[in-house]
Amino acid sequence: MGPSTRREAAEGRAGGPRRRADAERNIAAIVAAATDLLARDPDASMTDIARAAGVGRVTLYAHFPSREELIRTVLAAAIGHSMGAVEAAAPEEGSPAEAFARLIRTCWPILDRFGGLHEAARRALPAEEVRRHHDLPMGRVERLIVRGQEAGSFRADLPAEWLVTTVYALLHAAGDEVQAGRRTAEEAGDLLERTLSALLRADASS
Amino acid sequence: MGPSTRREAAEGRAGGPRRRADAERNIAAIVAAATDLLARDPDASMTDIARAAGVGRVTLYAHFPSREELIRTVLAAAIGHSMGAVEAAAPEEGSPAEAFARLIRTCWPILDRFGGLHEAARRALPAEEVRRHHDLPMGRVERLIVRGQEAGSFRADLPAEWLVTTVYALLHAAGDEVQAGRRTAEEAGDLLERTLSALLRADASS
DNA sequence: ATTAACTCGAACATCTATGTTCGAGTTAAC
DNA sequence: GTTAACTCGAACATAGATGTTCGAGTTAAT
Repeated sequence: MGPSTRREAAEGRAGGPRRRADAERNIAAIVAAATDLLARDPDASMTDIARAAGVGRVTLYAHFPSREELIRTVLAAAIGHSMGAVEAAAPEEGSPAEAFARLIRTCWPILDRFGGLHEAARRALPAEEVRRHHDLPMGRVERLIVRGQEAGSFRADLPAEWLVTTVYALLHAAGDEVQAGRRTAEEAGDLLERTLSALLRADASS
Repeated sequence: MGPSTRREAAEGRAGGPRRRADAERNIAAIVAAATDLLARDPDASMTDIARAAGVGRVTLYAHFPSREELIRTVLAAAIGHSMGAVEAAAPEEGSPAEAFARLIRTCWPILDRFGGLHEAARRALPAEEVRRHHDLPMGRVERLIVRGQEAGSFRADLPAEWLVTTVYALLHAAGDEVQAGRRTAEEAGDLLERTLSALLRADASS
């Protein structure tokens, strides 16, 4: 039989026998490649992903029983990564405006990539599950915005929820600019930071 | 043989014989249904489109030799529609801020739907062709923004090009909100107008 | 009323993607 | 060095989408 006759869904594995080192390496390569490809193209095929990971298609299926399961794993990893980056930017420290600028400057490519994966997840996973996961990084940003609104430094004439939506929309727009080769990552980050801070400023109210 | 043995690509038709009234009606229904479905889901299948148009799949293929040709036609129609709506909002009259508010208020759902189709077109048509078509409504908005920048009422510290990108990104975000049922079209339009006018205002500069 | 245009279900060919099986070959672990 | 875990190409099964053909029935135009 193959690897070990239909293993228990990759990442999960209860207490059982250890996994071999090469398997561990391959799984990591697959997740990395899938994250990269799916963020750029939500339609990337399993074949593409296997090739990009430098692994046979059969090996991919040995570790992830289905595309759905792969995407589930990739999404979870990306969320972990995103949340780590957000925490590292210490969104609770300093003035809201400063914290926000810091957050965008350090995290926008990561958050944008997460947005790309979100699209892939939306197509492969049940809506409710995606929503549940999506709320985590979304909620973190929202908290910061609410803090700014309460402190009077962010505009409060628009719902925080909508401001979060606009932040993500512009994040994504900036990511597209970079991907299309129209701007460097630095230029895009700069535009993004200036655009968003103007958007959130309290004196921008109508 | 079928309709008239592989007709000349639907809309095109040189001088030849007239088209029958029912055929004309079906073509219109197909284009309408395709516009609607593809704007919501760029992956909508030909089968879905035929069903939504209340027409047999074979009839669809009798009028449009391929998915690509259908999308080409739909895109052209949507652009015509968009441009008409934009012109009707008279973007050259009045102050840039007023003209812009008027434009968004009257056109945003149309422009957003055009954005959805753009995604479908991107997958089915050669990139260069999509770019060429996309530049039309894009350019119209850009001209208005440049006019505002030159008049000193829109911020000039960000490139007009980028501002156009942000406008479309927020348009799309607002459309998603409506489609997801989180807001009514009126609410979304209102948020959009206030968000965008704040974004463009000259005194919003860093 | 006649005719040509049109519609459309059924069936087919083709392609691509997912997921599985087999079997032989590697490679990590002890 | 033995063994169990792992890899992977080839081949298969299945499913969905595109596009085509046939043939019989409908409907608009004159």
